[in-house]
Amino acid sequence: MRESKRSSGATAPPRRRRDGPRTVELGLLNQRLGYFVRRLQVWIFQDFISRLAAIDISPAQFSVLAVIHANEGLSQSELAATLGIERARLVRLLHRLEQRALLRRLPSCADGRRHALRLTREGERVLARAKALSDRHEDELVRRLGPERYRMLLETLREF
Amino acid sequence: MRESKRSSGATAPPRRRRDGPRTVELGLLNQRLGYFVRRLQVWIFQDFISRLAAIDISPAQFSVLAVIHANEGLSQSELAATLGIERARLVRLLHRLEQRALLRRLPSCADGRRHALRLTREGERVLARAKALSDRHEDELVRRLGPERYRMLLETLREF
DNA sequence: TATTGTTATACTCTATAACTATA
DNA sequence: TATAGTTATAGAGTATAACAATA
Repeated sequence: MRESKRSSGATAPPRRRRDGPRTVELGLLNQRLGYFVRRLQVWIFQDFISRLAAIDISPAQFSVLAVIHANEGLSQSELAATLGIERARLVRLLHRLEQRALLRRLPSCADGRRHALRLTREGERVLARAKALSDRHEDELVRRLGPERYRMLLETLREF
Repeated sequence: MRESKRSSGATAPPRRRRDGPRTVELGLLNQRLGYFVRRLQVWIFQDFISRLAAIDISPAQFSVLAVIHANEGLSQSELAATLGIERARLVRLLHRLEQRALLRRLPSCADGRRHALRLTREGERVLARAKALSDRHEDELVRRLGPERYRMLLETLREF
């Protein structure tokens, strides 16, 4: 790693040493993929949230609607496991979407413990609108990254 | 987008329709880079946290130590701006690290309002240990992604 | 016994606003 | 007046544990 020289701590910082450097160095972080993944993720969330603010749909809510749409009748446990959300957290998340009449928790015919999740008509409409808005978010990512790098990123991360 | 057919909602799901599908589809999320960026970020944090649990250093604390190490004497505002952390949150973060004697908030000679941040000897030692442990985390990422894709990801995200 | 949905708790993170002391 | 550090607050996310109903 080419960071080894600086990480010894003895070599001189890049700018003026007096008090507070104006150009702040990332140091070790330059060799940490996680740092840059987090920065990208923060940017993506901010852009996504602002674009979907008009319909008041968060990234988590979007993912919930999308997965229910693609798997009508699935249970809360299955949904939670798919999205990596705690069952306990999902309860409140679904409760709010149900209050907004975007989905319903129907009794499962086969298993009395389960709920079968379904989007309402309004839920489908909101999801369609959310898709349109988030398509523009995706377009912005393509524009910033370039189409080839965007594709490459999407495929690489999808496999991970 | 090859998701357009399914997103119409009319075509049949991939598995049994009866009650709860075992194979849960991601639907729209397959075309959302942010979804996969978040999943990678969650995996990275979990791996990082478990590897550095022995020295009780979180990702945020690691980034703070690394940037102070690389920019001795910088102020809290500069640090906050660099890492995208709120000044208000940084206060508590630094307080704990100072309690653990990993860093000190020295009075800035030039500006009475500022603190000049410095790692202590112990702080440098802990950072060195954190670097060693997180190097293994990074190795694991290289192993999972393959060296070429790791390099490509790091360079792409660094530029973003 | 084990699982599903639920409630409750605690801790972290994020986003604000407001205060103080310095400039 | 503006900025640096601080305090306080509220909302969301994460991680648990425990409980009732059901399997």
